[in-house]
Amino acid sequence: MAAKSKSETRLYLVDGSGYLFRAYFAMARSREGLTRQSDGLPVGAVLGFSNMLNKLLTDMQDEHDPTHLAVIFDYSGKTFRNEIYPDYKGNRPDAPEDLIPQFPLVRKATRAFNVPCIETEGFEADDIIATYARNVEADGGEVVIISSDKDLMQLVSDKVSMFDPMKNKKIGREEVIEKFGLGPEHVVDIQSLAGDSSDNVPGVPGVGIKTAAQLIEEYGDLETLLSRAEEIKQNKRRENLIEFAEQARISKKLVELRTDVPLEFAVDELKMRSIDLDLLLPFLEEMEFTKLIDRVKREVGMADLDARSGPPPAPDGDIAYETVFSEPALKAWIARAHERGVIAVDTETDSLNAMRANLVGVSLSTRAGEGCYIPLGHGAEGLALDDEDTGKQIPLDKALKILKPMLEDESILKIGQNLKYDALVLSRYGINIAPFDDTMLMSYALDCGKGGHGMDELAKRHLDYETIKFSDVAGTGKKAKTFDQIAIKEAAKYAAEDADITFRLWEILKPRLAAEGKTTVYETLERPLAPVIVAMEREGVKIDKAVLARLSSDFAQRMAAAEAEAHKLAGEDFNLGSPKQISDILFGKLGLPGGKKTAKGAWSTKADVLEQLAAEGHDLPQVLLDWRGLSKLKSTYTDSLPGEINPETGRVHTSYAMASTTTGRLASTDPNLQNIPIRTEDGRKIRTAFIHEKGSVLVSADYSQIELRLVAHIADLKSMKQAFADGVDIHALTASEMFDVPVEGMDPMIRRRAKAINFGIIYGISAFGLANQLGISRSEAKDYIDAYFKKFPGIRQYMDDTIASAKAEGFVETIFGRRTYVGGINDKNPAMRGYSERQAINAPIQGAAADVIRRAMIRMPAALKKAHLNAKMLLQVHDELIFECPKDEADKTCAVVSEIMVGAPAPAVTLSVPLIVDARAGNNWDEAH
DNA sequence: GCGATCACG
DNA sequence: GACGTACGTGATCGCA
Repeated sequence: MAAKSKSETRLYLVDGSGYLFRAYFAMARSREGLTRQSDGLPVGAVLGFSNMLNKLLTDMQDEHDPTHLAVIFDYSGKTFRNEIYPDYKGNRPDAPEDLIPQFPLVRKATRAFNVPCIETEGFEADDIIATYARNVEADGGEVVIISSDKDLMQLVSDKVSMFDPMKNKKIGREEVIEKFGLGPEHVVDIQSLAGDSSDNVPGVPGVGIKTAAQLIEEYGDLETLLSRAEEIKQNKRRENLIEFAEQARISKKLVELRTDVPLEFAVDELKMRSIDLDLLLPFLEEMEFTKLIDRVKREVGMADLDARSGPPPAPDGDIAYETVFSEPALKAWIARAHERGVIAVDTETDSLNAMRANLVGVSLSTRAGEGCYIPLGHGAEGLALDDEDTGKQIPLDKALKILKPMLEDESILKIGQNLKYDALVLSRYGINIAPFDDTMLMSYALDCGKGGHGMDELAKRHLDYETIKFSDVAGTGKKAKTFDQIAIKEAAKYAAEDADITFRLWEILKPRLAAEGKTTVYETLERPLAPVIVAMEREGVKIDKAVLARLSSDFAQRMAAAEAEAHKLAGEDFNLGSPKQISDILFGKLGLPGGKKTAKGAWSTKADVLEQLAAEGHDLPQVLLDWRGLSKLKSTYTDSLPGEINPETGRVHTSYAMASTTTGRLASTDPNLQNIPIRTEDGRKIRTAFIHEKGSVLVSADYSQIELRLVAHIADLKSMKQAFADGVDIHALTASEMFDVPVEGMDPMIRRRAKAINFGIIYGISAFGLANQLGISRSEAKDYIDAYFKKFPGIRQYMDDTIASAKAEGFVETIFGRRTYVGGINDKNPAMRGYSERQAINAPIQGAAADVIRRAMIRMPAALKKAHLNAKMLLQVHDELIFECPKDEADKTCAVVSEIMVGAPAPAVTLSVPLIVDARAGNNWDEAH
């Protein structure tokens, strides 16, 4: 490869307006001062902009080597695009009031940083950027556009690339293809078809980016496509392409960037100039950016002296992290935390169970590429760890005494990955970590549905880095070590890397929250819930071992009887727990007709198959069903729950996963307390084992029909909303509407069918599914669904709209703004697509219900405290909250809890249906529910 | 380690 | 009209 000539131009163009807006929204939501100290002038965005510009300039010293640089701004006023299409950007809200005075200030800031500042009347920044880019490209130079705006992606070529300053990520041809499905040369055509709601580019109705890419790939370009639109197979799409052809052509004029803008500066005039403190410092002082002044002085001063300035080394598993063995060394890290105001924290323990875990070490990082590990409990418990470092560890209590003030310091932001775990462990050592950010929760708010949110996965996704795996240092299987048994040298590499990676992820994810409009979701549904769950998990729930023991032996006896009976009926002994052996007996030896097959092709023996056989008069299937029911209850609940009792607290502490579902629900593990039986009589007995301390009671409060109520609201189902407002039986009302029968004296079977349909709606109904559920024919099920759509036309509309937007955008959102990406919705496999479509329909409903109860949970501790109640929130089961409270506070607790739950959507959302909560106290969970 | 099954909302 | 599903989870078991 030939060496590049140094004389070649490398022009860096910063999208100043884009930068400014991102700075504003990033600052507006942070806790930092938004106004100038002396007179209250709003300068938050200017500070953010200046910080980013400074960061960009200093980063460039190593990561980039521009020869030329300029910041480009939009001209404030009408542009030529408004003459083509008066509504262009017409739906843009006015700029926030406190941003307006900052427009001139950022231009001043740019000049203060000694960077050319360019804008041209009648054109947008993008057109100026395009003109410079094409000019430089034509002369054989290179261009890097500092922006993540997709409207600029059409410019990407082998000489022109983009760089996303928030994500620190290059955008080249590959990334453009990722975004648009095709290369940069097709971007204009794709955007012309798909339109853009934020710029109010009309495009063609019903065509999103995915469809547009598909069409352009097939037909080559927009004009060819439009001229051959008759060939399109899909009726609606063909009609739209024909009817809206002119609209697509107009869209193209709006989308296509001009490359003939008269240039105020020649490229040569954009040559890099170094920072001029005489220019910069007066401006920063005028703005009263004291911290930035210090940083700039430090950076400029250190640049020549300190070879380590500039960006940190890329993570390569080879960074020399510090292992902290002395109190002065630890105090130096605390000082660094105070200086920087932000620190990534990770704890290492000897167990994944936060309620049983002992602290083994703590790792810290205050900037990318740096990190330390403070070993505290290696080789404890008299383990003969052959490691000279073991004796050098700082004693645990001394280290915690030094760490505690920093971890609790209001002015130092602690960053964690799944910080709930660390917070719970630390809380058991008397440390309440705050304030904090959690990269896992940020990822969940931003990228739900795109994959997991564990650190290894995030490091791969955002940093393209393979972390050291826990199993690499600890081993797997029976020989797996706990962290305290790992040599400190090995442990330190793993642990310090975790803190470093966490810090890097935070730098990427935090700005994305504001840029992608997910700050509210993160700040109102995710972050504040973590401490609430920590308290719940730590509280735990009391279990009556004796009740479970009695149930276990009762179940065991009845299982033995069933087993004997089954062997007798089968004429041979076999393992009732083996689906394979059951299948051999039933469908082989006894010659019964097999119903369904499993995914792998074997005959299914699941409950509904056995029930069918039992209904046909066969005895063995019923015995197997009885045995299975008992076996499930015994092995999953009555046998194992006693082993989950924590020896220190005498209670059971579940763990709630905050970022594992695609809908916003929590998930409960170790043990799962969200699937305690209730539907059968035997099963419900298990709930009597969930009890309270003496002098207390359990209170259970659950939302009635919350998902259906949310459907009625979201899809604007008038008659259903009325029914909820009137407090009538919703399933009977549905049946009455659908089948045109009076509610009075209704056949229970009719009501049952309506109920099944109401549930089906929530799941993204299909004729097949409904037929299966009700045991009716598919065509009959289809008639029901059609009748439903006719009576509740809003539901059809909701489903169509939701699927259409999911196909176009790739995601769906709840009424609270929680987003879930739905993959496979444009898949060519109809089964896959159908599945994704049902997901798209269900997620905003299930997710909104999850959002509502999260809001209630977040407000609950303060509400109880304000009412002088001592109730403790113990459990959450999706639409139900369980509390333990003093007996004489039961009534008041029920009232307060209900009030908070009912009012949870407000003020963010005003529901057009009432929410109903049933709250009751009892001596055990069964009684309270 | 994975599929089948079944507990919950 | 294809394809094979009701949505979202976690724990346990048998079996490779």
